[in-house]
Amino acid sequence: MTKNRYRRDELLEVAIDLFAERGYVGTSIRDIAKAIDRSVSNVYHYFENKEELWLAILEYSVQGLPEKLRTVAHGEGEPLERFKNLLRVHLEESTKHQRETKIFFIDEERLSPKGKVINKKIQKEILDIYVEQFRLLQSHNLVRSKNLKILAFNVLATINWFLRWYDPQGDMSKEDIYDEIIDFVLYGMCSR
Amino acid sequence: MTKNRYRRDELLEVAIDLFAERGYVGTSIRDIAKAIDRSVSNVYHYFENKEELWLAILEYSVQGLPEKLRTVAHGEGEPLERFKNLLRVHLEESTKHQRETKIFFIDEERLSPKGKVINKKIQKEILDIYVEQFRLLQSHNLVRSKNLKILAFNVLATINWFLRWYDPQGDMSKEDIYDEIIDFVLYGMCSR
DNA sequence: TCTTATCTAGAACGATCGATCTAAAACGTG
DNA sequence: CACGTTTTAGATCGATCGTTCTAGATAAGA
Repeated sequence: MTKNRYRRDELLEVAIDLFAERGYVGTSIRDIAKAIDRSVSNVYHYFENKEELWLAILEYSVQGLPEKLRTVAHGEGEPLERFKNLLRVHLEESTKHQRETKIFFIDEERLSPKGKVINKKIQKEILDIYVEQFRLLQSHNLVRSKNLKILAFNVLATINWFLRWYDPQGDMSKEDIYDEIIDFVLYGMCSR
Repeated sequence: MTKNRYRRDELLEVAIDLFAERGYVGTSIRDIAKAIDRSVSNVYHYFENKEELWLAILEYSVQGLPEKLRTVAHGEGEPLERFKNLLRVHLEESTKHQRETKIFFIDEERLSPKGKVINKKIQKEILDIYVEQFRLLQSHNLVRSKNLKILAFNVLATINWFLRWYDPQGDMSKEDIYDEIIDFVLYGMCSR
């Protein structure tokens, strides 16, 4: 009953690597086992099946994101400063779990109903956090957009798309990129 | 040698549907054949293999996008107005080929080297169009960002992410969404 | 009508998929 | 050491994958 947590997490790490690189459908259980020099049965010993392995990755990494974001969003400080914090933490957390977050978005359509529900739920939670923030900012006359949902989609677009092109080995520092993105989200591309 | 263009394009249409819905790896030749009530051999009669089918879809739809965008970008009018046109045309074209553009981004890592090269090339072309526009706008002091490449990524993020959440059956009109997105790209979320 | 090229279906191939079964090691606890 | 549990490898299952082969149907040109 009591499973070896360490050996299990090793498998998770490898699975994250491969899923992020080749996608859910494009990665076989054999690929995962071979990559860490285990047997197929070993994978099945720690995870019921492929889908449960996927869900374990979600739990392992992305699951806690909404709660973290809510904490920042409901923190102290001026509304706009708090929102900037939200953006920064969101960017930091996404970078920290870049591979998993990539997985999260790549194959969302290829899951079982159960997997889809969980996936959609997390996305909805995050979206709601932003919409709520926008409503608050709007009451302070700090937001212009009429449609807050579209606005939230646009903000999440820049954050999530960033994970597609950001290369940790690249020559730009993370912090500089964060600043650039936050500035873009707040004020767009045009000079004032 | 002379292949029936109409029958071929029917296959392409079905393939686009399925690829967009289930992804490249998640869609089998049998799925495609069955969906249009043909035989597997029939698919292979019109396309050499699965990858060529994929590339045919690219040619069928996305291939021409860079040229279209360049035409608008090099058109007449004030720089900023021209850029707004660029955004609008890009959004319109992407919506017109929503399914194909989705395919284009979803499975880019799961292609053969040849497919990857073509895929990356088109993306690079589009990125360059934007960077060039930003340089021009910057010379008119209309752009603030220091790093034009990041800026281009951010702009493309909003356009491409839009394809993920936009639902043609939804109750928001395309034109309204376009306006909202263009406004966001230019001025961000904050009031002035 | 005869002939050739085009189009089509269906069976089959080897490879690989997710998953299961069997059984032997390794481990923890008395 | 002896015991039951946990962990492991390897063979195997039926299903499905991309692709090929064979051969019959259809269309076109002479």
